Amino acid sequence: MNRRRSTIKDVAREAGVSVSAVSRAFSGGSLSADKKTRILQVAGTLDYRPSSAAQSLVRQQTRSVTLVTGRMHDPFDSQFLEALAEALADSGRRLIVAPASKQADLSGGVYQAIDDRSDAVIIAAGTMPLDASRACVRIGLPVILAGRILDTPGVDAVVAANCDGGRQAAAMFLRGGCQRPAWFGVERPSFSNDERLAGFHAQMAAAGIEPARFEAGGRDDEAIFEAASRMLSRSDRPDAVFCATDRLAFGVLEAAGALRLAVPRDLAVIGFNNVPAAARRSYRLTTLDYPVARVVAEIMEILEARLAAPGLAPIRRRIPVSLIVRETTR
Amino acid sequence: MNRRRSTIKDVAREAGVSVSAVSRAFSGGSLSADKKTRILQVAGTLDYRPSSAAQSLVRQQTRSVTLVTGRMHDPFDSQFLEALAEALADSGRRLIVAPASKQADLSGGVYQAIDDRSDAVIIAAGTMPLDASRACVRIGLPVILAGRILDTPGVDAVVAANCDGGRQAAAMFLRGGCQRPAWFGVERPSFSNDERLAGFHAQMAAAGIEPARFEAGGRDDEAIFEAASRMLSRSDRPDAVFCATDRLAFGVLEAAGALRLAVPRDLAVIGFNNVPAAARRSYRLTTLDYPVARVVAEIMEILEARLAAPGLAPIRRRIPVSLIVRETTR
DNA sequence: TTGTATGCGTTATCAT
DNA sequence: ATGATAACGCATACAA
Repeated sequence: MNRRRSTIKDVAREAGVSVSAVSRAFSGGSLSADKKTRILQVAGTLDYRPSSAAQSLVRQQTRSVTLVTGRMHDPFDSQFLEALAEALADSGRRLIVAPASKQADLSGGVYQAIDDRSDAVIIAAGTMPLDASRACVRIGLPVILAGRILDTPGVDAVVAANCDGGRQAAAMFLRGGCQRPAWFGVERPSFSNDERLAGFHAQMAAAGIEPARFEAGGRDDEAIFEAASRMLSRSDRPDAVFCATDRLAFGVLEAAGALRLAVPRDLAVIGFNNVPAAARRSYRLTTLDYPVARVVAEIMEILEARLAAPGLAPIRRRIPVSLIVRETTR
Repeated sequence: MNRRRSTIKDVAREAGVSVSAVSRAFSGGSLSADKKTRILQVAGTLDYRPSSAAQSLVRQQTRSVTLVTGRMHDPFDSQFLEALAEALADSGRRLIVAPASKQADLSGGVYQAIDDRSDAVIIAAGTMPLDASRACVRIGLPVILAGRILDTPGVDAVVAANCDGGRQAAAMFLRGGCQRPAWFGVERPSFSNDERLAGFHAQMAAAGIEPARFEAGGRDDEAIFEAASRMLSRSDRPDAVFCATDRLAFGVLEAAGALRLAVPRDLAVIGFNNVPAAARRSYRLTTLDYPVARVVAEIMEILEARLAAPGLAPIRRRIPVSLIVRETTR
């Protein structure tokens, strides 16, 4: 139980070599084989490992990436987090996660990324405060917006093809011969929410139909269920509803069940994201697949590209979504 | 778009003061008010913020904690991750997450924590390799096992009261007058799996009943469903099954639905963890609540305690679980 | 191949 | 209150 961790000097002294030799033994400079093995051996007994903080300081790069995100408990976000963590690990980088519960925390996370001299900061929550984003571009810290947002100038972003998804949903409903399509969105409109609605609306309009619009009263499951129940209890209740997210769709499905509506006969439902639960037998939800792996892959590409050429113009990537037809549509 | 980030020296020069003054302006030493505001002002225009790597180096502590975990997409784990991230942020620490997909990656994450000089490493996945854990205790890096594991010597741990949970489940079944209780566990027995079974078995044995035992064939939902279906298709099918996790319970519920078994009349089901989905109308699962907030709170306590007194004997904390009765039990 | 010396950005100690 | 300077742990340019 040594209080002090051993340093490169300790190893050098113990092994009877210079510190540079030890450094080379770990970082791979030219070094005779026997000396290298001896150093490594000594290092092992001393439990020595190079300090990444010291390395970062001298190398002028940390090989770390900061993810600022709220709602990690959301199935989609947690899948994203996991995939990102693994991709980063594969590229020899570590992931720092900064939670963003409140709006203020978002810029808090960004400033933490700045303090940590992260290679990049990935934002997967809320709306980026302008001053924080400007600070990033000034100091040359790459900012990558992920998944649901695209409202900040000068930064990279990868988002779903939301409009197209909306159009696909509308087309599916139309093929199924629906009469009274509806949109079921989130309470406080967000970027992706609006895009999905826009696509849905446009495609319906092209068919001469004006879909009704509803929204969840709150963000918890109970509020969603209540709102869905009200929607389905109307005399002119919809016979097909496109939901902004799978989570909303689950609420609609459950409300339909409570009201003894037959799905998909009386009511067709389409979600968005294709979270794992959508495939479960309890739901078997037809939904737009937003491939997490693809999102992460694009992010990694952007990361490398920007690190290689910092001066690049903002990169914007749309991820195609595809309709997964299960059992909630005709 | 400066290539080089400004340092404390830049600010000092620009503000016409010494570097110590700038340091004090940020870290709070004695400094005249007007000088402080001027420094802060200059720092603002230069986008200067202290480098945490440099601070870590001189302060000999990073104020960071590493979490090594696999399966963050698991509802319970992602809730845990989120709560932990927030608690850590509240205590002014940052969270580094090291993914552990394979067994080897677990020690990889631990060594990363060592390299990063993290204040502590929290393990929420798999089984800790002995050499890695020994390395940690030798260098005095606090290791905290979280949630499901408790098989490594010399480290702290917080785990659920698994046995007690098993007993509570058995008692509930007994009160409901079940005749053929069964256990439905995971394929590869784990620490918590075994404890839950043990408690369940013991309580049943006390009532003179020997519960049947089944297990999921694989880890994906489909395999779970298949195994559950087989279990429920037997001539001597159970009329009450206690599942090692909520996820298994969902599979059982869905298999029961497919087989037209009435829950809870024909079949009672109890899960473990009380993940958010358990409360949904599609399941309304009776389950053992394992309070994430409590787990995180205990971890934070352990963290502070060990940082304050490194020599402490290993701390082991059991988190009580409580039965949440919903609609899958009689 | 090997070692010496310098610097990375910051805090803390010691003067003043 | 303020400033000069020595660490912190490491990599690397340079010398040998």
